[in-house]
Amino acid sequence: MEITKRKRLESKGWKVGTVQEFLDLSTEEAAYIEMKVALSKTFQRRRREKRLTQQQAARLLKSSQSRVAKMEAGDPSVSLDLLVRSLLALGTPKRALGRILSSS
Amino acid sequence: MEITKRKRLESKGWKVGTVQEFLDLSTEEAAYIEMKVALSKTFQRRRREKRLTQQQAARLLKSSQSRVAKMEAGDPSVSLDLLVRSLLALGTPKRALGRILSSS
DNA sequence: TGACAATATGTCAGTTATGACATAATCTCA
DNA sequence: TGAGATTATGTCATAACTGACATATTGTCA
Repeated sequence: MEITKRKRLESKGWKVGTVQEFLDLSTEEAAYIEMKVALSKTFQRRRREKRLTQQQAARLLKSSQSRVAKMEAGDPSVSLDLLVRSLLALGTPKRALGRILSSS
Repeated sequence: MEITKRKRLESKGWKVGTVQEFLDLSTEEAAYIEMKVALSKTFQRRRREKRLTQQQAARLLKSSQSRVAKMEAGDPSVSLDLLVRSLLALGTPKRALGRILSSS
C-alpha cells in the first residue's frame, strides 16, 4: 500500500493492517511456495537439457544426489537459497531467474 | 551451455566444465550476493514507504528488530528465504520480486 | 545540549537446512 | 526378463539460520 492511500484510509478511521493482513498470510505463503515449485521445475528442466544425471549435478553443486532429488521433488526441507544457488550454478542468468519468479 | 554447443565442443576434444566452471564460481557467487543486496535495499525502501519502524516491521514479520536491521544491512546471516518472505509480507507482488532479481 | 526514538552490533540457544549415507523404487535397453 | 543405471525416500550428525536479548550507536527535535 502506498503512503498516500494509507493516509487517506487512516484519515477515515481505518485501522490499516489487521484483518487484511491476517488474510494475506495465506496468499503470502502461497506465493512463496509457488516460487519454490517454479524454481524446482526449472532446475530439473535445465539439468535435463544439459544431459546431467542427478549425481553429476550434485557434484557440480557440491551437494548430493539425494538432495538434488529432493530439490526437484519440491521437498519442504529445501530452501529458496539452495534452489537459486543451484540454478545459478547451472548457468541460469539472473534475468531468467527473475522471469521464473515473476510468472510463478 | 546448450546441448548443441556442448556436443560441438565435446566433438572437438574439449573437456567441458573444468576451468570455465572454476572461473564461474566467482560470478555465481557475485550474482547471488547482488541479488541479496538488491532485496535488502528494496525491503528497506518499502518499509520506509510504509512508515514502519524496524520494530513495527519485525512484529509484522514475527521477527525481531535486530534481525530486521541485519536484513537491511545485508548481513551474511540472513537468508534469501527470509528476505523474500519478508518482502512478500510487506505486500510485494511476485512480479515485483522478479524485476528486482532480474535487474540486480 | 539532552532526552528519547530509532537503528546497529554482538551473542546465543533453539530451530531448520544440509550433505552424506543406505536402501528402495523406477527406468532403460539388450 | 533382468542387470545396471538413475531417481526417490528415510535418517542423521553437523552447519547455517533465526528470534530474542542486551547494549551501543546514531538520529531527531525541543
